[in-house]
Amino acid sequence: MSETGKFYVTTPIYYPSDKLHIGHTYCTVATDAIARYHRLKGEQVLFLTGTDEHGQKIEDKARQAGLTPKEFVDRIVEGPRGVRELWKLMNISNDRFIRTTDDYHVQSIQYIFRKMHDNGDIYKGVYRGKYCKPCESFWTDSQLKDGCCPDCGRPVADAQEEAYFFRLSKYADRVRDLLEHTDFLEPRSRVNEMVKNFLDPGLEDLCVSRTSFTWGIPVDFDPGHVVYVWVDALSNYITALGYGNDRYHDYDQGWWPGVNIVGKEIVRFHAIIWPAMLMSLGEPVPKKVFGHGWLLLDGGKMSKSKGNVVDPYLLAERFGVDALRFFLMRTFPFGADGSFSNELLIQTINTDLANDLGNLVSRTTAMAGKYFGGALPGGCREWEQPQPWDRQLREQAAGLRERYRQAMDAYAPHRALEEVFALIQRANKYIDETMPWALAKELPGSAHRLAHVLYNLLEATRLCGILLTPFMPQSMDKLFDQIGAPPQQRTWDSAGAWGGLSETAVVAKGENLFPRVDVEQALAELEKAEQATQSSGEPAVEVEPQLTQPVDFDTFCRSDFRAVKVKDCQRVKKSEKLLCFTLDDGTGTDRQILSGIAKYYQPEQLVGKTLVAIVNLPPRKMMGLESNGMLISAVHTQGGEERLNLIMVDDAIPAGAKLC
RNA sequence: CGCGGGGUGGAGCAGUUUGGUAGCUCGUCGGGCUCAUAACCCGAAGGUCGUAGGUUCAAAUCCUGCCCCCGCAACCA
Repeated sequence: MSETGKFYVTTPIYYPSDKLHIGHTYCTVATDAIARYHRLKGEQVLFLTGTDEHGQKIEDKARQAGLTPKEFVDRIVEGPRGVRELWKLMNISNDRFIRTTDDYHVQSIQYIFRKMHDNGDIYKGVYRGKYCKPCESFWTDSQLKDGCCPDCGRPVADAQEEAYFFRLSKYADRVRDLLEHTDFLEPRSRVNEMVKNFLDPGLEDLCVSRTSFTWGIPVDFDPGHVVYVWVDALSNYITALGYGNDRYHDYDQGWWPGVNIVGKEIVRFHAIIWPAMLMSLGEPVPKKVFGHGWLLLDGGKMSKSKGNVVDPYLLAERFGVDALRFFLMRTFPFGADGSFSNELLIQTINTDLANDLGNLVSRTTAMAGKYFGGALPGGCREWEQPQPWDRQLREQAAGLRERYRQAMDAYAPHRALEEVFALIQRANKYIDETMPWALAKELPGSAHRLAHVLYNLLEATRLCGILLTPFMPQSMDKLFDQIGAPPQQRTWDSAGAWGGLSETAVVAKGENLFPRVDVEQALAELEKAEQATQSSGEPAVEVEPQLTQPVDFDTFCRSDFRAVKVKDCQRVKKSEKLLCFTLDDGTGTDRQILSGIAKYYQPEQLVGKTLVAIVNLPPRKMMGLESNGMLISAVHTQGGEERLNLIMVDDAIPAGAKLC
């Protein structure tokens, strides 16, 4: 328990540019289980989640959808099957939900930005990049499309503009110390990655303002500048407590520092920028940043563009919220990646929940009903001649809470659950050892022994039920009702010792807690449902919207397109995207062009083809090789997947022929 | 020589920090039981712990080389 008895825990705030998937659900369910665990222990808990709603991508997506950015995010956050509805469905017990578009958050960010500016950690500098004059936009090299402005397609020029920078470099040593010499960041394996990738090469100051788009929080003392989204987003953990605003008043009440649970892809922001910001503000760094792993699909990352996103609504509705929550926490080691599959989900439900736990409750309550009408006779808690199995069951049960606590405190919920299920299995075995049905044949003489056996089973079940509450709150309530444990016998304290269940408990066998799933049938249903969502979700073929900005004829004529013949084509070593072409362009000298299409073509199949290239682009080096021009291809999206086709023309066209 | 993670019976994983009987779930085979959701309990088969060396009385575990997979970064004129 924390020293103040207060425990503050957060999920990341999610980016509502698309609907959330099972990966987000995993993180939020894990944080919820942690929060519920601390509540169970009697701590005061504040659990925060929310959405990170600013940034260029949202602005772009909203424009595509013909909505304002706010309308766009409102729909994904508050709308049907949106973020808030998903957390409600998943029974997430967050105390607060922050949206970075909330007024108080905006107010706080402006305060934070100003404070870091006033103390000298944010300064005005020069940001160098590519500038598109007509669009008045700055772009980084990586944002450019074919070397031109991604918005209007016109050429860009080297340029610079004023921007604000955060003195990240100033805090490099303190951050390194924090990472290397404390358990601030866990699991430990993430520390190496941060230090070697970011600290060792040296931290540069961070550009923390943008003028290239407007969907963000304005810098109030310098209109036109918008606060960098990560400064905006990271701060949510304290603005939601009232830091820099009057909406809440928890920041100074001992709630900060808290624990930030995050996915491994954003560990770098939370482990480097975030503590540096807090140091600059003179505030304590988080108690801990925990970077959990990913759920992988087919051995790879889940992503919208691969079309392999798993819909949590679908699974929760088909199998039950608690079953899904349990599966996520039981199956995957929290700090590492895990492979998600429907088969695994069903198998876990059947094995752990139906066969082991559900069946234990079922057979125990059934026997209590059958032999004693649901009410065990008094004195059943004790038995004067305990058998070895009586003792083993009680010993294992008595030590369970401590083993569970250690695992939970180490952010290893999967290990905590493993401990609980070890006892459930022990209890099932205990039934075989004691053979209550045999005792029942010798009633009434065996009544005391039989009642004792059943009491032990009920008590073991109760202890497991308490420790499973953070993971499956609704189902455990039903379980307690069946075994006759009133609220005061569902507490953390009462799970610390054997014998908490009263002897007069009234047992009532109820519905099956966790029905078995028919594997074949369920898999078939899921496949059908997933196909349905996918086909209804997006049109089969999508193409980029056409540019409306006209291009003048002279500019167009200066682009020199030629027919070229492929003399040779090789994969570029160590690059997964690049192919290196040796081309006949009719000049008699070979032309080398690199193209990022290795995903779409095998080099061999292109040799001898006649393609189209623009030949008067300035040379450009990629992966150490020079590229002189660009091959023209047609691109579109099909079923959420990018497709690309090189423009191949009639082989009768001679090399070097000009296209006009 | 960009950075990191990983390769353990048919599948999925633990064990590697602190060397000494290789453990778990599923699957397969055999047995037991009948209280229970055809569930539960016991037993068996099945592993050169990626590979080649090294240290050691002893290596999945420590050291070195190599191979393969995954992620990040880079890279899509």
